[in-house]
Amino acid sequence: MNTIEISESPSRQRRKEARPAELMAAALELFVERGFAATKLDDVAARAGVSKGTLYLYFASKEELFKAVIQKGILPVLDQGEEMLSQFQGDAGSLLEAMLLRWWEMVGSTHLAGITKLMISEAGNFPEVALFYYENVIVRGRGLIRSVLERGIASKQFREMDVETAIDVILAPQMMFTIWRYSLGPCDCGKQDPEAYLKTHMKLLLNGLLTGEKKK
Amino acid sequence: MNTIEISESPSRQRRKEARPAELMAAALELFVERGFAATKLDDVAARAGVSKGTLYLYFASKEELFKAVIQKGILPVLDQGEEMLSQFQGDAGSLLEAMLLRWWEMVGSTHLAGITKLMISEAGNFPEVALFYYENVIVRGRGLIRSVLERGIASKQFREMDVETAIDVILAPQMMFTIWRYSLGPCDCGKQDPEAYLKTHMKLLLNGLLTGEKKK
DNA sequence: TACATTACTGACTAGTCAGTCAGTAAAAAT
DNA sequence: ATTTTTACTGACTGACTAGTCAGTAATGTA
Repeated sequence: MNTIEISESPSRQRRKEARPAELMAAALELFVERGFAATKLDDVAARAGVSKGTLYLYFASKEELFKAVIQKGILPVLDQGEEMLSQFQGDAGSLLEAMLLRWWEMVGSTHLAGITKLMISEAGNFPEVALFYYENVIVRGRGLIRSVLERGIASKQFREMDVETAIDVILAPQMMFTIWRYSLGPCDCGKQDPEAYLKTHMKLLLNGLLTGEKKK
Repeated sequence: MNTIEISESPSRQRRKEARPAELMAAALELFVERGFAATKLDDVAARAGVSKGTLYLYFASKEELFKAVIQKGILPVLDQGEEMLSQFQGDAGSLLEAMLLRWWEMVGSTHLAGITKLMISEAGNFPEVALFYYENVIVRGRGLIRSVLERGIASKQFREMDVETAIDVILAPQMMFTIWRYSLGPCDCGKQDPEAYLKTHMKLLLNGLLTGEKKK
């Protein structure tokens, strides 16, 4: 007489597998918004729609949750970038533009963008995670751009240059634009369309990078 | 009871006036290192060589201390920049280079550099301070670069360009370089001389900015 | 029916830290 | 010599929160 069981409980089942991902998404938002120390696990759990106890079923501590957010969030992006590099048919300038646009689609325009700001803010408190991030995101990311620049220099499309510095000059505006959204962005609401901005940025960069005649 | 005190007690007197500055310096270091929430006022006081009670003689709360660190630290720099702009005799390219170098001397190479990272990290938790920073540092700072670019365009030294985007492209590598020192910098010790880096960066930028013949 | 398992809960504890305040000590004023 | 003022101290408190764990409730299994 107790229960007539409903044979399929698909939502329940799906939820169970989704829990850690939901918790990590909630944690990312709050960590980015408030910083690690100022984020309460009660709030993380509440935003994911569970209690704090549940959080501890999936993550051993606040710090483990932090690590998981960083690692699981960003690594797939690098994998995709490296695949793109090996597959792409076309000139180096187009490849550079395609990569930056792809990065915008996958990271810049999503919540993952917050990881950049989060890592910068918290690197001092988590040197071990910072090292992981440095080796698996920064080094690999710079490697991607380096390959593109070297391909362009070899094909004479790009002029000779100090490649390492050029990587910084290319990546810095991208990163600042990303960080901006999660810091002082709310102060200047009047910013234009991000994709238009990226194109203008690319044009300015390329006019400094391209060999001779102006592009476009 | 009317007393006009003309008394000199030099070492004691100097210390008294220096206290708030010492506390702000200690606070800046720790805020930058650990973030606002993770910084303990006992540690700030200890680093300044006083007790926590003394800190509360000069600052009404942790938040007021934070505001003072940001405001008192960075405003003089903007004043100097604006004076430099109005005084400088020379072409726009040299002015731009001189300003970025001056900025490096006064901010980039000092502890003040940490304010950039601090503000980015904590903007979400202090919207009021963020707005102050935006209006008094970001807007004024961008205004400086805008003036230089417009001067250069008017004199035909610089090509026509989207000025607002160009400002970003110029400032972003500077800011990232600054932020880097206080976040992931410790992970890659093998960085070269900062001034050499800034020169290379300038050269890459100018080759994208200058009208025709290459400079230098 | 009885027992086991899975997923989750939320009150509780132990430790931390911003902010307070009664008190000290030494110089300055009277 | 006595009182006032200045500069500072550090033990204390109240609020807050990471992490725990005994318990609930639903479903699965024997």
